Amino acid sequence: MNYFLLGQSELFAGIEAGELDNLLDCLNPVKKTYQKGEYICRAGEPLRFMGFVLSGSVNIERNDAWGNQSLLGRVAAGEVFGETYACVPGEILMVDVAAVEPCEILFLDMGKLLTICSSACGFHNRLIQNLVRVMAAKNLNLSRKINDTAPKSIRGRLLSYLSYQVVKQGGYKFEIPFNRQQLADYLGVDRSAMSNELSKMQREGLIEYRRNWFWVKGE
Amino acid sequence: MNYFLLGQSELFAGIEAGELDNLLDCLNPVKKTYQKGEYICRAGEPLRFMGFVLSGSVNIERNDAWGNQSLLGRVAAGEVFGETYACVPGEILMVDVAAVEPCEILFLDMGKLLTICSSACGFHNRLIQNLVRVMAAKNLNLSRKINDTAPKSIRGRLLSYLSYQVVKQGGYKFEIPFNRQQLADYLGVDRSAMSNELSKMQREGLIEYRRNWFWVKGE
DNA sequence: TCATTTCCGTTGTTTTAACAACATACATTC
DNA sequence: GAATGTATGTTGTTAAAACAACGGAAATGA
Repeated sequence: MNYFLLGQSELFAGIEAGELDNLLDCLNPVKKTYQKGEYICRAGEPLRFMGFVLSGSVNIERNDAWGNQSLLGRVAAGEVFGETYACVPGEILMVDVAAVEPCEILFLDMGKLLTICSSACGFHNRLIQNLVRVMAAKNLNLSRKINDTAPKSIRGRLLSYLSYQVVKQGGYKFEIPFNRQQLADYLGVDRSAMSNELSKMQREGLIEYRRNWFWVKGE
Repeated sequence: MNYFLLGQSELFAGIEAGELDNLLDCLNPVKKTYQKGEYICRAGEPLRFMGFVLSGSVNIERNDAWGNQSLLGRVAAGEVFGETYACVPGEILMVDVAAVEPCEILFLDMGKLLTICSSACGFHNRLIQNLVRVMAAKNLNLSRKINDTAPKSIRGRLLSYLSYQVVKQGGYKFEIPFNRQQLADYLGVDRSAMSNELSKMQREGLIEYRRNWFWVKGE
C-alpha cells in the first residue's frame, strides 16, 4: 500500500503511518485495477463502497439515453468518489465512472467507516471528520458547476468559470484542466459556439488564450 | 425547544429525548428568529455555523451581479442548511438564504459538532452519522439539479424533472412544490417559454396538468 | 361579493445558440 | 520530416429559446 499517498490525501490526512495499518485492518478495503477507458461503475447500479483512487484518475460522466455526454468532473489519485451514494443505502448511481488512464482503486465499506470501532483504532474519528470535509468540498464543487451553468449565455458561463479559476489558481494567468470539448461539456454548451465566443472575447480584449493557457484581463 | 420536531428530523434521528438535552448542552446552539422575506445569510459572507430550521422555511437563492435570480432549493422545518460551508473554514457563501415565511433558526457550531466529547453525550456519534447522511442527501439533490438542467432543451429539462418526481412521489400523479416562475428558475429557463412547452406536451398527450398538479402519461 | 393581485397561458418578434461543414494548427508516430 | 490523427477555430444556416406584451383565470383579502 502506498502510505505516502494515503498520508497526503484529504481522506487520511493527519493520521500517522503507524495508525494507518490499524485503520486499514479495521476498514478491510478491497483493491482493484482498471484499464484506460474501462468503466469502474455504471449508472443504474447501487454502490455500497466509496472509491479511493490510489493511482491514475477517473472521469465522472453522465451519458443519457440519447447519447448526450456531460462531463461532471475528474477525480485524481488521492481523491475519492462515490462517497455520497455509498452513504445513502438503496440510492442508485446517476453517473458513470470511467478510468481516464490505467488506475488502482481502493474500495472502502461506508458502514464500517462510519461505525466507531471502540478503542482499537484511535484515528477513526479523525477519518470521519476528514470524510465530512471531503463531502463538503465535493458539495461545493457541485454548487460551483451549478453556478457556472446558471447563466443563460455562453459568455456568461465562460466568465463564471474563468473568474473562479482566477480565484482558485491565485492569478490572472492559468492553465485549465479541460480541452475545448470537455469545457463545453462541463458548461453545457456547444463546442464550436464556445470557440466562437472565446474568439469574440479575445477580440474584445477581455481575455487572451492559447490552447489551455488563459489570461483574464483585469477587472 | 421543540423536542418532537428535533426527534423527527434527519439530523437528530435516533437520538432519544433524554439524550437530546445532554447533546444540546454540549453543542450550545444559538436560536434566532426571522421575518418573512428577511435574509438569513448573504452571499460573500463566511459561515461558521450550520442552520437547523425549527419553524417556517427558507429559500436558497443565487442573485448575480446583473440581477438574475436562480432558486436553488427550499429548506423546510426540521431540515438544515449551510452545513457544507460550515465544514470548510474560510469558504464564503455563494448563495443567499432568505426566509419564505417567519421562521426560527437554530445555529450549530460545526467545530463542536464534529468533535466527539468523550463520554458525556453518548449519542454524539449518532449525530455525526446523521450529518454525513444529510450531507450526502443534499449532495444528491445538487446532482439532481445538475441533471435537470443538463439537457439543452426546455422539454428535456421538464422531462428530467417530471420523471424524477414520478419516482420520488411514487406515482404518475403528483403535486409539485414550485409555481411556474420558480420551476422555470430551477430549470434555468424562461417562464413563458416553459409554459408554452408544457402546453405543447399536453397537446401531444405526454402529460396533463392543472396548476401544480401533474399527471405524467405512461412510459 | 367585489376589487385587487398574483399567477398562468398565448402570441409574435428578436436574439442566440446549436448544428453542420470545413479549414487550420498542433501533436504524434514512424 | 512526412504522414496521420486530433484539437481548435471559422463560417453560414437553422432551430429554439428568450423576451415583451397582453388577456384571462384563480386566489386573496376586504
